[in-house]
Amino acid sequence: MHLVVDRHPEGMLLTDDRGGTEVVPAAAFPALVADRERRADPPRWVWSDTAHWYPPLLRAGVRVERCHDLRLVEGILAGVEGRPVRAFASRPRAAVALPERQSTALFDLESEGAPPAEAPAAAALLAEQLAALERASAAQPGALALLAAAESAGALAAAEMTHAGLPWSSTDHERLLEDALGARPRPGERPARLVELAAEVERRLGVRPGSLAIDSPPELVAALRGAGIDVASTRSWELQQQGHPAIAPLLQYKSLSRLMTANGWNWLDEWVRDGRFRPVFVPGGVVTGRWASDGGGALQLPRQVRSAVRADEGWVLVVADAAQLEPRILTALSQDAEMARAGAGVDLYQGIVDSGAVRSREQAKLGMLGAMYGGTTGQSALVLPRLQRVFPRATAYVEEAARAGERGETVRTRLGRTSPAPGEAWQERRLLAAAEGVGEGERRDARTASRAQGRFTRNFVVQGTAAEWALAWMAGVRRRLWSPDAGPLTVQPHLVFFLHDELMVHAPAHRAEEAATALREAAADAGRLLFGTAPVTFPVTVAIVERYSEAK
DNA sequence: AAGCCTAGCGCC
DNA sequence: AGGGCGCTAGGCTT
Repeated sequence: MHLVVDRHPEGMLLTDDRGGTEVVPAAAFPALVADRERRADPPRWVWSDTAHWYPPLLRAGVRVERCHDLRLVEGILAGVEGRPVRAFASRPRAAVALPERQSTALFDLESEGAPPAEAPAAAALLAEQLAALERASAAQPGALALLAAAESAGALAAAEMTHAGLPWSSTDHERLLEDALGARPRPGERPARLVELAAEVERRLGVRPGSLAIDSPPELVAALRGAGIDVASTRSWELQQQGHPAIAPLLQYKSLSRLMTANGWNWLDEWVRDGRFRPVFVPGGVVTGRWASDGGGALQLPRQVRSAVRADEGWVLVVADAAQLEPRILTALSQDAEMARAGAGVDLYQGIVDSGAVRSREQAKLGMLGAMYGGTTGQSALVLPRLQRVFPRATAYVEEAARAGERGETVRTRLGRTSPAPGEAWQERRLLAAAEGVGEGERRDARTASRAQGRFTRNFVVQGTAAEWALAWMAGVRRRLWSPDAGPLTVQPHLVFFLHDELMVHAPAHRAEEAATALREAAADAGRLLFGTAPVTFPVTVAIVERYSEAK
């Protein structure tokens, strides 16, 4: 049963599958949702944008089990059908426009004036989307509908994670900053440790004290070259090649400076309140279907600060990581029986070593990453031929995706998310290069662009399908932890963090095992959901810890 | 002053 | 000549 939610001059307009409508005052909406969620068969709430509608409900203490996010599904369908995203309603000042986020407050209709009733348009769009999901065939019947459901469930989880927040110890964070950098400096000044290191770099470069603009890459390069260090940039990996005594303190300076600017005191002031970091996740924010984040750098949380992620008193963090997710996804996509054998245990890379294809785990990892990213140099390129011999199906699968991209075609993930077609400039360059009398320069440019697109589509099928697996995993964990009558979200075990192939649950200590089981079982379910009975396993490692840094 | 770009580095 | 991101600082343009 779908229940379409939309704005109405007098509050919310609800439309059910039979076209029956009901108008409820905005203030009464949360109670209505709570009531429907407690019934035996709660509806699937249909709305324009989960990120807009759900947070106020959460703040009112109301959770929703299932939804259909029109904006996210529209994005998926537009990709599949190779068309632009449709406007949600063609009226001026439409209450909900796609794909842009609504910034207006849900329960603050008056300040907006009376918005037009949108339910007919929303209900119509739902009907269109359901029909399109039905029509579109992917790897299996219903695959795209599954993706729509998973994407929408992810949006619910994202809102819940922001609502709950990641437990964060400001005290521990401040302590680690002081240990690494010294006392917090006044605005505009550098902490003691950075001052010392910068002075040390100047000494070892033999430049006048206070004359080096160490934070300016161009000036730093000039200074390094002036000291006889032959570098073209100030990238860490390039500096590491050099033997000069100034390099060590410089690298340390860069690392600590990075810590301070990205996750230092200012970050703490801005992002941590009342013991919680509340990242804003953006489901579907990446073309491949991965999530992005908006503010706070949630998906780039450096290892350096993970000890500040700390469970509440009497609670624990249950941290789960899908082991070698992407190569396993490739195994399942390609139905490579030999690689499935290599992945039978918890360590797929070791399994590849045991298959005799390569000599070391490091080679196995580099080789697989190179195969999935399109690496053409170094170690990865060296071991690729051996991987191709032993795992012909897996390696051919990504090769095929790469060739399609080079031809300008689109590719699809397991559930049917479609890669964006290359732009007009790309097509034109390609046609130009094929014409007669074209210079070698143009041909080379076209080849370069063509290969770049191939690397993109090669990676898209794997990264995108891994993102789908992760969504299914997350949805399964959420459903297992779900219990509508056990009180607010944050008194029960609940998801607090997601990082592509990693999930974290904050749980009362006595319910840690329960959460660990949910994480393991949902991973197995996700594999079956995407790939049926294919003999591919998706093991997860689960750690029950007080601090994030203790996992792995 | 504000907006955009790049370099560089963090994460997967 | 290795895929996808976000963020900050510096430095340029408008």
